[in-house]
Amino acid sequence: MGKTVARHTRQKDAMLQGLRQIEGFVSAQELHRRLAEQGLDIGLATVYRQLRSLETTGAVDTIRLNGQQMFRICEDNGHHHHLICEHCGRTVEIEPPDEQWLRSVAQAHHFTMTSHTLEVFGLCPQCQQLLAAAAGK
Amino acid sequence: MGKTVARHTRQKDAMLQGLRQIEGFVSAQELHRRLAEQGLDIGLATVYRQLRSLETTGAVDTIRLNGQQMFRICEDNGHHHHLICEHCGRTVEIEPPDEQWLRSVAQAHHFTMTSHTLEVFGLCPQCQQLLAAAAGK
DNA sequence: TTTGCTGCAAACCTTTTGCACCTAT
DNA sequence: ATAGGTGCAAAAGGTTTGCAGCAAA
Repeated sequence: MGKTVARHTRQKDAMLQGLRQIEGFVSAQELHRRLAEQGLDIGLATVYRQLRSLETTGAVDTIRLNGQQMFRICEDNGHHHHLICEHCGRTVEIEPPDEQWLRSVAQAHHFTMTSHTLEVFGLCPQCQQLLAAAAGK
Repeated sequence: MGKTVARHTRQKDAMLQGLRQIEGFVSAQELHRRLAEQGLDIGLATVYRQLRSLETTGAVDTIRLNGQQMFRICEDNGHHHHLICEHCGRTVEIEPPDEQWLRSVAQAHHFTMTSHTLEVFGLCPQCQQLLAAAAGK
Protein backbone atom coordinates (compact mmCIF):
# COMPACT_ATOMS: atom_id res chain seq x y z
CA MET A 1 0.00 0.00 0.00
CA GLY A 2 1.79 3.09 -1.24
CA LYS A 3 1.23 6.10 0.97
CA THR A 4 -0.89 8.68 -0.80
CA VAL A 5 0.55 12.13 -1.07
CA ALA A 6 -1.35 15.17 0.15
CA ARG A 7 -1.86 17.89 -2.42
CA HIS A 8 -1.47 21.58 -2.02
CA THR A 9 -4.59 23.57 -2.82
CA ARG A 10 -5.92 27.09 -2.69
CA GLN A 11 -8.59 25.93 -0.20
CA LYS A 12 -6.15 24.48 2.27
CA ASP A 13 -4.11 27.65 2.25
CA ALA A 14 -7.17 29.76 2.79
CA MET A 15 -8.26 27.68 5.74
CA LEU A 16 -4.93 27.82 7.49
CA GLN A 17 -4.66 31.50 6.86
CA GLY A 18 -8.18 32.00 8.17
CA LEU A 19 -7.55 29.92 11.25
CA ARG A 20 -4.41 31.85 12.05
CA GLN A 21 -6.35 35.12 12.08
CA ILE A 22 -8.61 33.88 14.81
CA GLU A 23 -7.67 33.81 18.44
CA GLY A 24 -9.85 31.31 20.18
CA PHE A 25 -12.11 28.57 18.94
CA VAL A 26 -14.35 28.79 15.89
CA SER A 27 -17.00 26.45 14.62
CA ALA A 28 -16.70 25.05 11.12
CA GLN A 29 -19.75 27.06 10.13
CA GLU A 30 -18.31 30.30 11.34
CA LEU A 31 -14.93 29.72 9.80
CA HIS A 32 -16.70 29.10 6.52
CA ARG A 33 -18.66 32.32 6.93
CA ARG A 34 -15.59 34.36 7.73
CA LEU A 35 -13.71 33.02 4.76
CA ALA A 36 -16.63 33.86 2.52
CA GLU A 37 -16.62 37.43 3.87
CA GLN A 38 -13.05 37.70 2.71
CA GLY A 39 -14.04 36.56 -0.75
CA LEU A 40 -12.66 33.09 -0.20
CA ASP A 41 -15.53 30.95 -1.37
CA ILE A 42 -14.91 27.44 -0.22
CA GLY A 43 -17.47 24.67 -0.03
CA LEU A 44 -18.75 24.04 3.44
CA ALA A 45 -18.10 20.34 2.97
CA THR A 46 -14.49 21.12 2.21
CA VAL A 47 -14.18 23.16 5.37
CA TYR A 48 -15.47 20.23 7.36
CA ARG A 49 -13.28 17.72 5.57
CA GLN A 50 -10.20 19.82 5.94
CA LEU A 51 -10.88 20.53 9.56
CA ARG A 52 -11.32 16.87 10.27
CA SER A 53 -8.06 16.11 8.56
CA LEU A 54 -6.28 18.84 10.49
CA GLU A 55 -7.69 17.39 13.65
CA THR A 56 -6.33 13.97 12.76
CA THR A 57 -2.86 15.29 12.17
CA GLY A 58 -3.06 17.29 15.36
CA ALA A 59 -2.76 20.62 13.59
CA VAL A 60 -5.91 21.87 15.25
CA ASP A 61 -7.23 21.48 18.72
CA THR A 62 -10.90 20.91 19.27
CA ILE A 63 -13.47 21.13 22.01
CA ARG A 64 -17.23 20.80 22.05
CA LEU A 65 -19.39 23.71 23.02
CA ASN A 66 -23.17 24.09 22.72
CA GLY A 67 -23.59 21.11 20.51
CA GLN A 68 -20.98 21.98 18.01
CA GLN A 69 -17.35 21.23 17.56
CA MET A 70 -15.00 24.16 17.78
CA PHE A 71 -11.57 24.32 16.25
CA ARG A 72 -8.47 26.27 16.93
CA ILE A 73 -5.13 26.18 15.26
CA CYS A 74 -2.59 24.48 17.43
CA GLU A 75 0.91 25.80 17.02
CA ASP A 76 2.84 23.57 19.35
CA ASN A 77 1.74 20.04 18.66
CA GLY A 78 1.17 18.70 22.12
CA HIS A 79 -1.82 17.84 24.21
CA HIS A 80 -2.94 20.70 26.36
CA HIS A 81 -5.85 22.30 28.11
CA HIS A 82 -7.71 25.56 28.02
CA LEU A 83 -9.10 28.38 29.99
CA ILE A 84 -11.99 29.60 27.88
CA CYS A 85 -13.97 32.79 28.09
CA GLU A 86 -17.63 31.84 27.93
CA HIS A 87 -18.54 35.19 26.53
CA CYS A 88 -16.09 35.93 23.75
CA GLY A 89 -14.42 32.58 23.21
CA ARG A 90 -10.91 33.83 23.86
CA THR A 91 -8.70 31.05 25.16
CA VAL A 92 -5.51 30.64 27.07
CA GLU A 93 -3.59 27.42 27.31
CA ILE A 94 -3.03 26.16 30.78
CA GLU A 95 -0.76 23.65 32.42
CA PRO A 96 -1.94 20.10 32.11
CA PRO A 97 -2.81 18.33 35.30
CA ASP A 98 -0.50 15.61 36.42
CA GLU A 99 -1.00 12.91 33.80
CA GLN A 100 0.53 10.39 36.11
CA TRP A 101 -2.17 11.13 38.62
CA LEU A 102 -4.89 10.61 36.03
CA ARG A 103 -3.37 7.35 34.96
CA SER A 104 -3.24 6.09 38.50
CA VAL A 105 -6.85 7.04 39.07
CA ALA A 106 -7.83 5.02 36.01
CA GLN A 107 -5.72 2.09 37.12
CA ALA A 108 -7.31 2.10 40.53
CA HIS A 109 -10.54 1.16 38.77
CA HIS A 110 -8.79 -1.22 36.37
CA PHE A 111 -9.47 1.06 33.46
CA THR A 112 -7.09 1.73 30.63
CA MET A 113 -6.82 5.45 30.05
CA THR A 114 -7.03 6.53 26.44
CA SER A 115 -7.68 10.24 26.71
CA HIS A 116 -8.96 12.98 28.92
CA THR A 117 -10.33 16.47 28.69
CA LEU A 118 -10.04 19.39 31.01
CA GLU A 119 -11.58 22.71 30.21
CA VAL A 120 -11.96 25.60 32.55
CA PHE A 121 -14.67 28.10 31.70
CA GLY A 122 -14.90 31.62 32.95
CA LEU A 123 -14.86 35.25 31.93
CA CYS A 124 -11.85 37.05 30.57
CA PRO A 125 -10.97 40.49 32.01
CA GLN A 126 -12.56 42.42 29.15
CA CYS A 127 -15.83 40.55 29.28
CA GLN A 128 -16.01 40.91 33.04
CA GLN A 129 -15.93 44.68 32.63
CA LEU A 130 -18.32 44.60 29.74
CA LEU A 131 -20.87 42.54 31.61
CA ALA A 132 -20.45 44.44 34.85
CA ALA A 133 -21.13 47.69 33.01
CA ALA A 134 -24.20 46.24 31.32
CA ALA A 135 -25.55 44.94 34.62
CA GLY A 136 -24.83 48.08 36.59
CA LYS A 137 -26.69 50.16 34.05
CA MET B 1 -45.25 36.72 38.27
CA GLY B 2 -46.71 33.71 40.06
CA LYS B 3 -44.42 30.73 40.04
CA THR B 4 -45.88 27.93 37.96
CA VAL B 5 -46.22 24.61 39.69
CA ALA B 6 -44.75 21.47 38.19
CA ARG B 7 -47.15 18.62 37.65
CA HIS B 8 -46.67 15.02 38.47
CA THR B 9 -47.03 12.72 35.50
CA ARG B 10 -46.64 9.11 34.54
CA GLN B 11 -43.90 10.10 32.07
CA LYS B 12 -41.76 11.86 34.64
CA ASP B 13 -41.95 8.90 36.95
CA ALA B 14 -41.01 6.55 34.16
CA MET B 15 -38.01 8.63 33.23
CA LEU B 16 -36.63 8.83 36.72
CA GLN B 17 -37.21 5.16 37.27
CA GLY B 18 -35.49 4.40 33.95
CA LEU B 19 -32.55 6.62 34.73
CA ARG B 20 -32.08 4.99 38.09
CA GLN B 21 -31.76 1.57 36.47
CA ILE B 22 -28.84 2.69 34.38
CA GLU B 23 -25.32 2.89 35.64
CA GLY B 24 -23.42 5.30 33.49
CA PHE B 25 -24.45 7.82 30.91
CA VAL B 26 -27.24 7.32 28.39
CA SER B 27 -28.26 9.40 25.44
CA ALA B 28 -31.79 10.71 25.23
CA GLN B 29 -32.37 8.43 22.28
CA GLU B 30 -31.26 5.33 24.12
CA LEU B 31 -33.19 6.14 27.25
CA HIS B 32 -36.25 6.50 25.08
CA ARG B 33 -35.54 3.13 23.46
CA ARG B 34 -35.05 1.39 26.79
CA LEU B 35 -38.24 2.78 28.22
CA ALA B 36 -40.11 1.60 25.16
CA GLU B 37 -38.68 -1.89 25.63
CA GLN B 38 -40.23 -1.88 29.06
CA GLY B 39 -43.57 -0.96 27.60
CA LEU B 40 -43.26 2.63 28.69
CA ASP B 41 -44.17 4.47 25.54
CA ILE B 42 -43.17 8.06 25.98
CA GLY B 43 -42.76 10.59 23.22
CA LEU B 44 -39.17 11.25 22.27
CA ALA B 45 -39.83 14.96 22.53
CA THR B 46 -40.98 14.48 26.09
CA VAL B 47 -37.82 12.60 26.93
CA TYR B 48 -35.77 15.48 25.61
CA ARG B 49 -37.86 18.11 27.34
CA GLN B 50 -37.79 16.29 30.63
CA LEU B 51 -34.08 15.65 30.42
CA ARG B 52 -33.41 19.28 29.74
CA SER B 53 -35.48 20.26 32.73
CA LEU B 54 -33.69 17.75 34.94
CA GLU B 55 -30.43 19.18 33.76
CA THR B 56 -31.54 22.66 34.71
CA THR B 57 -32.47 21.62 38.20
CA GLY B 58 -29.24 19.71 38.53
CA ALA B 59 -30.95 16.35 38.93
CA VAL B 60 -28.92 14.89 36.10
CA ASP B 61 -25.33 15.24 35.14
CA THR B 62 -24.40 15.56 31.50
CA ILE B 63 -21.42 15.22 29.26
CA ARG B 64 -20.95 15.23 25.51
CA LEU B 65 -19.71 12.19 23.70
CA ASN B 66 -19.56 11.51 19.95
CA GLY B 67 -21.72 14.45 19.09
CA GLN B 68 -24.49 13.68 21.47
CA GLN B 69 -25.38 14.68 24.94
CA MET B 70 -25.36 11.94 27.54
CA PHE B 71 -27.27 12.03 30.80
CA ARG B 72 -26.89 10.35 34.11
CA ILE B 73 -28.90 10.67 37.23
CA CYS B 74 -27.03 12.57 39.87
CA GLU B 75 -27.75 11.34 43.35
CA ASP B 76 -25.54 13.57 45.41
CA ASN B 77 -26.02 17.06 44.16
CA GLY B 78 -22.43 18.13 43.96
CA HIS B 79 -20.01 18.76 41.20
CA HIS B 80 -17.89 15.78 40.30
CA HIS B 81 -15.91 14.14 37.54
CA HIS B 82 -15.94 10.88 35.69
CA LEU B 83 -13.90 8.04 34.39
CA ILE B 84 -15.87 6.84 31.40
CA CYS B 85 -15.61 3.66 29.38
CA GLU B 86 -15.61 4.64 25.74
CA HIS B 87 -17.03 1.32 24.74
CA CYS B 88 -19.91 0.60 27.08
CA GLY B 89 -20.45 3.95 28.78
CA ARG B 90 -19.95 2.64 32.29
CA THR B 91 -18.73 5.40 34.58
CA VAL B 92 -16.99 5.79 37.86
CA GLU B 93 -16.83 9.02 39.76
CA ILE B 94 -13.38 10.24 40.51
CA GLU B 95 -11.85 12.71 42.86
CA PRO B 96 -12.04 16.27 41.67
CA PRO B 97 -8.76 17.97 40.97
CA ASP B 98 -7.73 20.64 43.37
CA GLU B 99 -10.28 23.38 42.80
CA GLN B 100 -8.03 25.84 44.45
CA TRP B 101 -5.40 25.11 41.86
CA LEU B 102 -7.87 25.69 39.02
CA ARG B 103 -8.96 28.95 40.53
CA SER B 104 -5.42 30.16 40.84
CA VAL B 105 -4.70 29.25 37.25
CA ALA B 106 -7.68 31.30 36.14
CA GLN B 107 -6.63 34.20 38.33
CA ALA B 108 -3.16 34.18 36.91
CA HIS B 109 -4.77 35.15 33.61
CA HIS B 110 -7.21 37.55 35.26
CA PHE B 111 -10.11 35.29 34.43
CA THR B 112 -13.06 34.62 36.69
CA MET B 113 -13.70 30.92 36.88
CA THR B 114 -17.30 29.89 36.51
CA SER B 115 -17.04 26.19 35.81
CA HIS B 116 -14.82 23.43 34.59
CA THR B 117 -15.01 19.95 33.17
CA LEU B 118 -12.73 17.01 33.56
CA GLU B 119 -13.49 13.71 31.94
CA VAL B 120 -11.15 10.79 31.65
CA PHE B 121 -11.91 8.32 28.87
CA GLY B 122 -10.70 4.77 28.66
CA LEU B 123 -11.79 1.18 28.63
CA CYS B 124 -13.27 -0.66 31.57
CA PRO B 125 -11.92 -4.11 32.45
CA GLN B 126 -14.72 -5.99 30.74
CA CYS B 127 -14.45 -4.09 27.50
CA GLN B 128 -10.69 -4.49 27.44
CA GLN B 129 -11.13 -8.26 27.47
CA LEU B 130 -13.93 -8.13 24.97
CA LEU B 131 -11.97 -6.06 22.52
CA ALA B 132 -8.76 -8.00 23.04
CA ALA B 133 -10.59 -11.21 22.25
CA ALA B 134 -12.16 -9.73 19.14
CA ALA B 135 -8.80 -8.46 17.92
CA GLY B 136 -6.90 -11.63 18.68
CA LYS B 137 -9.40 -13.66 16.69
C1' DT C 1 -61.88 24.90 34.82
C1' DT C 2 -57.27 26.04 34.21
C1' DT C 3 -52.97 25.45 32.20
C1' DG C 4 -48.92 22.51 32.42
C1' DC C 5 -47.55 18.31 29.92
C1' DT C 6 -47.61 15.23 26.09
C1' DG C 7 -47.39 13.36 21.36
C1' DC C 8 -46.73 13.95 16.74
C1' DA C 9 -44.69 15.69 12.93
C1' DA C 10 -42.27 19.24 10.91
C1' DA C 11 -38.44 22.11 11.35
C1' DC C 12 -33.65 22.97 12.57
C1' DC C 13 -28.68 22.49 12.82
C1' DT C 14 -24.56 20.53 12.42
C1' DT C 15 -21.94 17.17 10.14
C1' DT C 16 -21.29 13.45 6.67
C1' DT C 17 -21.42 11.36 2.16
C1' DG C 18 -22.09 10.08 -2.96
C1' DC C 19 -20.69 11.46 -7.15
C1' DA C 20 -19.13 13.89 -11.11
C1' DC C 21 -15.77 17.25 -12.20
C1' DC C 22 -11.45 19.67 -11.49
C1' DT C 23 -6.62 20.12 -10.96
C1' DA C 24 -1.99 19.45 -8.66
C1' DT C 25 1.54 16.40 -9.54
C1' DA D 1 -2.67 10.48 -17.20
C1' DT D 2 -3.52 9.56 -12.36
C1' DA D 3 -5.89 10.07 -8.26
C1' DG D 4 -6.52 13.38 -4.46
C1' DG D 5 -9.54 17.48 -3.64
C1' DT D 6 -13.60 20.10 -4.34
C1' DG D 7 -18.50 21.54 -4.77
C1' DC D 8 -23.08 20.55 -4.65
C1' DA D 9 -26.94 18.66 -3.04
C1' DA D 10 -28.90 15.01 -0.61
C1' DA D 11 -28.86 12.43 3.54
C1' DA D 12 -28.06 11.49 8.09
C1' DG D 13 -28.00 12.12 12.78
C1' DG D 14 -29.46 14.59 17.05
C1' DT D 15 -32.40 18.04 19.12
C1' DT D 16 -36.05 21.59 19.20
C1' DT D 17 -40.55 23.48 18.47
C1' DG D 18 -45.59 24.57 17.02
C1' DC D 19 -49.86 23.12 18.02
C1' DA D 20 -53.94 20.63 19.29
C1' DG D 21 -55.53 17.53 22.65
C1' DC D 22 -54.99 15.37 27.32
C1' DA D 23 -55.09 15.39 32.16
C1' DA D 24 -53.29 16.95 36.83
C1' DA D 25 -54.63 20.11 40.36
